[in-house]
Amino acid sequence: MTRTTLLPAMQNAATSDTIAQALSLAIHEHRIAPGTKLGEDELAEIYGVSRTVVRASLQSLSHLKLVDIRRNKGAKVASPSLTEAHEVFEARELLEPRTARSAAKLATPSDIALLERHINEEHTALDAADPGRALYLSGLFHTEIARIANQSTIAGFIETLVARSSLIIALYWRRESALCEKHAHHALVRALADHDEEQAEALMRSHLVDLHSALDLRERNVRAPSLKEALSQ
Amino acid sequence: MTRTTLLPAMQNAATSDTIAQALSLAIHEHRIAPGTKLGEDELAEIYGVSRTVVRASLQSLSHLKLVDIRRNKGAKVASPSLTEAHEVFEARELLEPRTARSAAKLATPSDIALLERHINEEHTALDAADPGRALYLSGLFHTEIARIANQSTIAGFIETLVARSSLIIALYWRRESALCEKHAHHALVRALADHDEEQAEALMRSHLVDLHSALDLRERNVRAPSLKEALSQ
DNA sequence: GAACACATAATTGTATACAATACAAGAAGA
DNA sequence: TCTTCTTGTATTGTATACAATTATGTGTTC
Repeated sequence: MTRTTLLPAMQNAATSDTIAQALSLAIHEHRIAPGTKLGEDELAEIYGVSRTVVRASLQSLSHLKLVDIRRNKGAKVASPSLTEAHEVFEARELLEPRTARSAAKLATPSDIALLERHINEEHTALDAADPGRALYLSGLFHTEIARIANQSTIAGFIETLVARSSLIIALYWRRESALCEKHAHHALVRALADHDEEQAEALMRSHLVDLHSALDLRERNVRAPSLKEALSQ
Repeated sequence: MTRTTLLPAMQNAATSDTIAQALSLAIHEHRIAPGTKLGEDELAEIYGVSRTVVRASLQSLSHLKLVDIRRNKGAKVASPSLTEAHEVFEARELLEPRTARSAAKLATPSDIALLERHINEEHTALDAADPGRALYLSGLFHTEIARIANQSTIAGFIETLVARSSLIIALYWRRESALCEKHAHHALVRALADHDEEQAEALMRSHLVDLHSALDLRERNVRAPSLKEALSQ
């Protein structure tokens, strides 16, 4: 149950995939903020590999829209615009309710147990004052449901949407407590366990609408990181 | 209206993006079959660049699931399984009808004109006995509708699904004539022009169901390329 | 002090060299 | 003849070197 404290903590072989995963996790957990520059040399030294490998990782993350690469300018952690933020949540509202319905049809007892374990871990993270990790686990809950639905193509889409949601939350989150999710996730698990497809779909839809409306997506209320950074792009 | 005859026909600078685009087009148009090996040296020579650039292109295409990269084994044009084929069309049936509805709300006269031009080009390609190009244009029709709907996130998903559909069609297509599409696309354009959202959504849905059922997705009816190739993987 | 030009440093883009792995063919043995 | 091992070749994985571009800092001018 121990977890990596700093970015890497790679003990031995760092491949392109493991680096991408480590960075993705760090972004998920808000240990790296949107807009942060990701220099190739810097990362290469951290992970003890050459720029070649780092570049592959960054390109991979840029395809997931977690990282923004611009020619001759390097890579930054993406900072989604208001438009993108709306789009991501609208896409989730289109995909996830239907997926939750399928998951309700297919969920096995062991699936349910896994989901409950996720909720518990999320709880522990919140108690440990680790909101970043809680957020990551909360996202994992959604991707796990997509996996249960046994539609790996759609699950892949949802995975990227959840990842991008993490960036959006970092930029536009309004409410102070993330606890509002707890009940929603619990209720969803119950619906899945009962194979109540209708209920699962409805709960997922309202949960997402709730999340969407918990964002401060009014024009220009974006928290500007710094003047210099705002103008550099 | 001239088009590139062979794979590359790059006149000058070949960047990672242009190579990926050229390969993508070639796959779309069925000039490269699923399962074809894409050697790095080979492509590097064709496009007059180093393997570095080629690798970036291939990785990019592998994220779109057009190319299958396996560690130390290299890249091949993907050949989607039956399961994947079903998933792709199910995802399209989930995403595209709703998107067509949005497009019906937003379509401008110039959008309609563009779509009609696409249909005409598709027609010309069919007359010119170029079914590959017709298929590509047919896909472009769908991605164009997604673009009109002004939801670039979902449009991106649809784009990848359309691309993968091209591979699926190459493997599992049953009907002889692709002409069945002509009427469906025409009717859709009319619905979009009339801003008839209900009709657009319904037409898109039935069009996709039609496409899906036009595939021979019965177990094990896959056309095996060759024994050697079948065993090599 | 502000704006510009230029030189220098830092960073990314691309090519190449070398290492590691997989594939194929042939030799040795039963 | 078949199996298994060995060896050679081809291909991919990674590191490094160099080229191209961007960023930075300094001095100059107004």
